[in-house]
Amino acid sequence: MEGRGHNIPPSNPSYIFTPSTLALPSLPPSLLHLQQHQPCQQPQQEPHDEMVGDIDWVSLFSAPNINMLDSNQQLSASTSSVTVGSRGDGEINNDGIGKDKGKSSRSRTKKVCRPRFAFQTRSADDILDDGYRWRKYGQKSVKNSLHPRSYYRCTHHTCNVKKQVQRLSKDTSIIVTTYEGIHNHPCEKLMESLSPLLKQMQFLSRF
DNA sequence: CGAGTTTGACCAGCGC
DNA sequence: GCGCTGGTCAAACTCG
Repeated sequence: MEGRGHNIPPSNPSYIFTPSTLALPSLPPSLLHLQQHQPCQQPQQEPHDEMVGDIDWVSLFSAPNINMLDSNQQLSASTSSVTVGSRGDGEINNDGIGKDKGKSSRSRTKKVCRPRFAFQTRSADDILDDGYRWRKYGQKSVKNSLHPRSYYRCTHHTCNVKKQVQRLSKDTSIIVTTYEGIHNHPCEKLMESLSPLLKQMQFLSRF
């Protein structure tokens, strides 16, 4: 059972954010794959096994120019330096992601093609610390997998980003995290860490 | 008390 | 049409 508030395990690596790029300097050591999912367009492919280079994490999970670009443009703009695949997320079957399923009486979004990113991380913790706050809204055991899949939503009130977290049954040390959508707000953890610096800069700028 | 998690139920898509 | 499956809901529960 995870505690209240941040569902981010304390043992996750702490990331260093650079104010100039709002990007993480490098991959977490445990990151194995980074893949982009475009289920509406792409046929199924095998996952890439190569390591990816430096990743602009914040740009990946947020919109760098949210007012100027649509989601696809943000996607292409934000994934230029990463391995781009499609649907190759190990054992997770993503056929259902983004579908308009559920009770018809409830307000659910129409089926839209939202950018998706799948990460395979080697970690004892199920949650990848990406700096955002997530609320778990479901957990389900999936076919051909020993481990249940967990469903998370971004807790920001205007943000509709979701993610799925599942541990591979082949290799239980590998966590597959699938992000759906792009954050329309700054990274909370980033802002938390930057706010003292900004305050100091504002203070110094008076002189 | 508020925010987050758990969990069973519900619903729709898909394959047969 | 039916059953399986995955995604979501929401009440109950937990925790600080």
